[in-house]
Amino acid sequence: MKRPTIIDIAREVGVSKAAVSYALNGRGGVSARTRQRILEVAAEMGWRASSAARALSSDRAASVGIVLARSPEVLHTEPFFMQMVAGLERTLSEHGVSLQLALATDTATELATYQHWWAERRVDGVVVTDLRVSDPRPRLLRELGTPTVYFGIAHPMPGSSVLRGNEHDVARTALAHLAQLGHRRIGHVQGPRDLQHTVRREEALREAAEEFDGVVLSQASGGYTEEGGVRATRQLLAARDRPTAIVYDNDVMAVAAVASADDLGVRVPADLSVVAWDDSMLCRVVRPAVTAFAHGVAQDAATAALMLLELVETGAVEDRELSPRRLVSRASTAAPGSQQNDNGEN
Amino acid sequence: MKRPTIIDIAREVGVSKAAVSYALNGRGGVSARTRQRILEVAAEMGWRASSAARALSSDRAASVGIVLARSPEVLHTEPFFMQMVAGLERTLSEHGVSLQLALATDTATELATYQHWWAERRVDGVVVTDLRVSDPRPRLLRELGTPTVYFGIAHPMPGSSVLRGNEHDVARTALAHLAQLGHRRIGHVQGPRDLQHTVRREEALREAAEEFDGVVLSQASGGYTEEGGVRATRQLLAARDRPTAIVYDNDVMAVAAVASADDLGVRVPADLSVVAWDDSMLCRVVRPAVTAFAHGVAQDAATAALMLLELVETGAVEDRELSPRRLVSRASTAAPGSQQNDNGEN
DNA sequence: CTGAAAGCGCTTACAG
DNA sequence: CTGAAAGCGCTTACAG
Repeated sequence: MKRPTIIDIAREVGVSKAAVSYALNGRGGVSARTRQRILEVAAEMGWRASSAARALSSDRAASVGIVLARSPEVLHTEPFFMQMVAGLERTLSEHGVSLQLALATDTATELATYQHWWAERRVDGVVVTDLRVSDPRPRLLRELGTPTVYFGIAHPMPGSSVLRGNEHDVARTALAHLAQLGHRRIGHVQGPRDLQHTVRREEALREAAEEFDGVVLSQASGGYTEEGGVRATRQLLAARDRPTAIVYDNDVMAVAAVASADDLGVRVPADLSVVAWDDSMLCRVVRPAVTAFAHGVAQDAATAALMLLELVETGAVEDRELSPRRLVSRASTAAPGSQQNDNGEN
Repeated sequence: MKRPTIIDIAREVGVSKAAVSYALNGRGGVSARTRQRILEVAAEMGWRASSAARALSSDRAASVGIVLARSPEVLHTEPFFMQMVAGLERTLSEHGVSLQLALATDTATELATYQHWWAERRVDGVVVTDLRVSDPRPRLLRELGTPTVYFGIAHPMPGSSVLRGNEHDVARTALAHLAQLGHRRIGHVQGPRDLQHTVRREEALREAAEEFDGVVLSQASGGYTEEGGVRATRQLLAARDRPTAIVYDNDVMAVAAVASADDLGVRVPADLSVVAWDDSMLCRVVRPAVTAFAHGVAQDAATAALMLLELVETGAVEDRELSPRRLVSRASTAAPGSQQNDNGEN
C-alpha cells in the first residue's frame, strides 16, 4: 500500500501542494471550501505528514528523550521506571510528541547517547533523572544546548528547569512516625552512594533527627538491590546499639529485609520496624506489609513532560515541585518490643 | 551550538557533499586519503547524520514500534513489560535502530497508533504482543504492509513472523509437579478472557490433564490483577470439591492470593499449593515464596528485535520459539495437607 | 576516483 | 486567496 503524500492530495483536489500544506496546518491562504475538501481527501487517503519530512523542514523532531541509567536488575524490579516512562508517554502523545528511550549501563554510554540524539536531531529535549554526585551530564547538555528538565533535584539548575524533590518532608514525617512509636535508634539503609538524592536523603534525615529528642541515626549502603539491602541491614544490626527501626531508600531493599527477617534473626516489627521510601505492590504483599511513602510518579512524570514541552516551545519554564509523598502506615512499624500482630505472620 | 552538516564537512575538507556522504557511509567513490580526512573532520565536529534527513532520503525510519496495550495497573505491577522494553531497546540500539513506545487503553487507540506510525513513516516495523481473540490488528497491519513480528503466538501468521509460545510444555510440567505431590483437584486462575494465550493456556492445561490419572481442572478468571486473583481464588475454593492446588496465569495474582491466604481461610501450602506462570521478585519475597515458571524475557525480546530487523531488511524471516520456561520450585507447593514448613510463615 | 544534480516530503517566505 | 520556488540535510544514480 503506497503511503500518500501531499502531492497526491494536491493532484486529487486540483490545487498546489503549498495550498494543501496550508490547509492541513490550519493556516491562512486557502478558501474555506478548498480547505474542507483537502481535509476530506486527506482523511480518506489516511494521510499523515511524514515525520521525517516535517522534522527536516520545521527543525523539530517532535520527540523527547529519556535515558534510563540503571542496572537491568534495578530497572526490572523497581516499578518506578515503568511508571515514569508510561507517565511521560501518555502526556507527550497527547501533544503529538513521541518518547525516545535508551538504556545505559555506564556514564560514557549515557553521555554518548545525549550527544548522538542531539547531533542527529532526534530529540528536542530530554528529561534527566537520578543526578549523580559530580555528574557530567548537566555540563554536556548545557554545551550542546539541549533543553533539559531535571526530575527530582534539590537545587535550581542555571539555564535548565527543575522538578524539585521533597526529601525533607519525607525525612521529618518518617522520623515523627517512628519517634512517636518510641524508636530512638534509627537505621538508614541507603541507595547508591553516587546518587545525589542518596546524599540529600542522608542530610534530610540528619537534619530531621535534630528535631526529635534523643534520636540517633546509623547508616549503611544497600545500593537499591535485594542483596544489598539485606547485607546493609545485617551490618546495622551488628552494632552494639542496634537500631530498632530502619528506613530504606527504596521498596526493594525494605521488602528484601522483611522477607529475610528469619535469616537476619529479627522479628518485624517486634524487634525491627521497617519503613520504605517508595511504595509498590511489593510493600503490600510481604508479611508484615511494609509502611511506605507513596508518591504519584505518573503525575510527576506528566508534569515533567509538560515542563519540557513548554521549555522546548518557549525557551523557559518555571521550576516546580514533585507531588508530596504520603505515608502509608502498615504492619511493619510498631512500638519496639511490641507483640506480634494479629495476623501472626511475624 | 550549531549542529554541523555534511556541507560544513565538505567545506572544511574541500570536497563535494556527495563525497562526504560516500566516505561516511563507507561506499566507494573516495580515495582512502580523502575518506580518512573526512572521517577525522566529522568526528572532530561531532557530526552525526540528521535522522530526519536520512530517513527522508533513504525511506527508512531506523525505528521500530511496540504498543503496550494494558491497563496502567497491570503495566506497573508486572515486571514483564519493562523487561520486554529494555530487551528490545538494548538489541535495537546495537543496530542503530530506536524504539518507539506507545500506550493504549483501548483497541481503537491502538489501531490508530499503528496507522499513524506507518503513515508518518515513523517505524519500519512493529512487535505485537498479547494477541486477542478475534484481534483486528493482524488484518490492519497486513493491509498497511507493516512488517510485524508476533511475540508468543501459537500459530504461524501468513505474511508475518512469529515467536512461538510454549504453553504445552509449561502446562505439562506444572501438572506433573503437582500430580507428583499428590494433587488431583487443580484450579486455574486465568488472565483476561479476551487474550489468545489465556485460551491457549486453558487448552494446554486441559490436554495435559488427560495425561495424568484422575486430575480434575476447575477454572476462574482473574484478569491479571491483585483483586481479580483473590476473587477468582475465593470462587474456586467455594466449590464442593475445592482444589488443593491452583495455577495462576501470572505472578501478581498468585502472590496476591498468597498474601491474602488468611482472608481466604487457607494455609499455603498445607491447604492450597500455589504455582505462578510468571516469575519475579514478587514470588521470591512473599511467604511462602511462590513456585513459578521463570523465563528469559530479555533474551526473547532480543530475539524478537533481531527477527524484526531481518524482516525489515530482507522481507522475510523464519519463525522461532520463545526460550523454554523453567520451573522454580519454592515453598508454596507441597503435598496436600502437609505440615507447615520450617519457616513457620504459613 | 569525483562532482553536479535530482529527489525524499514537507514548510514557508515571497510574488502575484 | 493562490501558486511557484527555495530550502531542510541527507542519499544515490549518473556523467565525467
